[in-house]
Amino acid sequence: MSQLPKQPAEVSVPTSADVARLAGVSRATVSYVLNNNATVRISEPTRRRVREAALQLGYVPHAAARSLRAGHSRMVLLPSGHIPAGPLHQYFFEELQSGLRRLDYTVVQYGSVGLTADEAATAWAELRPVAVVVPPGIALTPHGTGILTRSGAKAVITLGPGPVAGAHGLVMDQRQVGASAVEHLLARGRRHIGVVMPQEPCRAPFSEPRLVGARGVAEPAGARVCPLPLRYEEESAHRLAARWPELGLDAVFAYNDEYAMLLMRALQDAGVAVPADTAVIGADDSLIGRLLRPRLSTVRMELAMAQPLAETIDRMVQHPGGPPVHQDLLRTSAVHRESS
Amino acid sequence: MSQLPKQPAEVSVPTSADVARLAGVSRATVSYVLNNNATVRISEPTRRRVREAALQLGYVPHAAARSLRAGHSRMVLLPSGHIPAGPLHQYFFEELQSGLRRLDYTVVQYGSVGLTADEAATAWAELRPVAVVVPPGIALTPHGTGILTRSGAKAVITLGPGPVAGAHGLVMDQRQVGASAVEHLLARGRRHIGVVMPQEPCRAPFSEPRLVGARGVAEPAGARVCPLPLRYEEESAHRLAARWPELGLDAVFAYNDEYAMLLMRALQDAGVAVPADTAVIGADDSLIGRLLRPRLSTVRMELAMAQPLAETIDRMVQHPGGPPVHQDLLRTSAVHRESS
DNA sequence: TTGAAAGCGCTACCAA
DNA sequence: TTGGTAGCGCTTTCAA
Repeated sequence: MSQLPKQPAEVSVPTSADVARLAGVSRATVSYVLNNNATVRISEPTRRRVREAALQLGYVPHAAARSLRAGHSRMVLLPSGHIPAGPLHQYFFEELQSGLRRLDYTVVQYGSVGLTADEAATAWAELRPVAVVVPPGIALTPHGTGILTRSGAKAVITLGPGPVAGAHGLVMDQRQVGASAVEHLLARGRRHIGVVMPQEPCRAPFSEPRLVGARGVAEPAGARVCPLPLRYEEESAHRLAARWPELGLDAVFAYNDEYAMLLMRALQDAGVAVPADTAVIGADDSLIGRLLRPRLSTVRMELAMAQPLAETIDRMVQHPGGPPVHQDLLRTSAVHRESS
Repeated sequence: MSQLPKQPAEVSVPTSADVARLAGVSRATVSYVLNNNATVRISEPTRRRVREAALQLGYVPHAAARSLRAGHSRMVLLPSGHIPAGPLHQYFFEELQSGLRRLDYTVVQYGSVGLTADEAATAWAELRPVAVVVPPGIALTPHGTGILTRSGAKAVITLGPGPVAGAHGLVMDQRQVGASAVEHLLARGRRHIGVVMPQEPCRAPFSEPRLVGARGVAEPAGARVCPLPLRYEEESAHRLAARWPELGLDAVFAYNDEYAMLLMRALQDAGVAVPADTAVIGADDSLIGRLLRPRLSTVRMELAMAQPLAETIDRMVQHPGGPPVHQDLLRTSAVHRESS
């Protein structure tokens, strides 16, 4: 059977065996040198030959082979969903990533939109991460937690809004945001409080608990809470503003500063005076709120971490036996400006 | 030597061998069944036994072992940096991810801040991705491209702003944004044009080429371009606005709508009339621009993809030999509202 | 100081 | 229709 030569253009990726061959040593020696293994002494000339051979071939170790052999990886998986809400999250995740990298973990984000909770958990588990940090907006079930744990994850951490059985909960309880907003409005003498509910589905994991928090404060005080569906579009805002007189509200918590800007513009266009007729409060303490006229009252959010989360995760990975940690990272406070 | 039993709590992760044992078949059969291998016929009762065993043990295949054996992965690596600029990018990456997943690729984002271009390329190469898509703001050098290609990546794609030797370039040429903005301002009779340069470092990959584009249009027309450093803070904007009279500008391209909002507020507070004294144009065509008064003129951006990028990548992966693709995905157009 | 070899989990070839 | 088995790239123990 005459066989044509296999594709000659097919470049073969150099392995540690190629490095060993070029340096004239064994694969073991290559591994010792490139990993700076301290338990074994390799002569300086050999070290240099190995390093030069690796450089010359453009050798890059194969992470999968390494972790297969080691029996574990140092990968921390960060499922990612839709737009993470606000600069707070952006900052939080950058801190987390750089902290973990300093501790020599490999941080990988895995886009998980369009998967059910258990499909996603299985997909994550296939990568055999040593830890999984699930942000708000990504579903994690107790069953999914089980899948991950059984596949070797030493720490499964949910960032909220609520706890999940089997997982550590470093939650960001969004109910606080609604509670702080409504407390502020009550303190300013308002009693008929609208709560904007964004209709974009990716907002639901935040907006629902915020509404719950708002109710939890308003009802004991005898105030009324009215959910107000709103899409992030001018037309939706104008329709809501047109209904304003019949709603009989004297205040509104607008989900965040951007929705607040949208609604406030529509209210002003409809002749509703802010804050005289209706007080408005947003959330996020973003710059745009300070640029509005009247300046926007808002709920400021901060993350309290006794110690950087990266180190907490590292500890969980090293001592997997411990009891589930449950802690609320979020601290909220209302900031009074001119719109309330 | 009396040896205490190894940690009994140490749960062992089930492998295909465990599934085989429980189902009373060989590992080969397990592989055939779970991968729905069509080249081999397995009886229905056997299939069921295997599946039940897998379910009962909570078996999840080990992706690293699989791709090690296969000699290649289906991982597409998406390096991620700081905040991707604007909703356009958000949308773009979500489309890309879901498109790739439909084609059965695993999309993984790898946070690459704080690494040099070549360190990053090496870190990516260790994961042996089949393709790498480098967004704007992440550095990719020809050398880095070589590292990736030699470690088996079938397609290395940069999204701009400029081409990189060895990589495919599906660029988003930011110069167009500046050019469209300035063309618009010139058409409205302005000749002394400020260009806001955000001082946040993560903006530089966008702002620099935008300035270049602005210059490229202004200079042939005999107009003056003046770069205006600005931090995204009220105080920085007020200082810039205070210098406004001495700058002698009759128009400003404000980088994007958010910086435009910041600057426009500061100008108005300083008594500069918009657009009478100074025209302002932003970019991104975001909702906040339409909510401002005067309504903000802006540069709208769209991504032209002859066919979804995911399919282009799939083709590159399947036919790696092809010549480098070079294409500008960005389409820009000025939108005139009231601020210019 | 260095080398030989086993084995991590998986798939695909060949034999039964 | 099913099983045995080699081997992907790497690290690490043991032996020389």
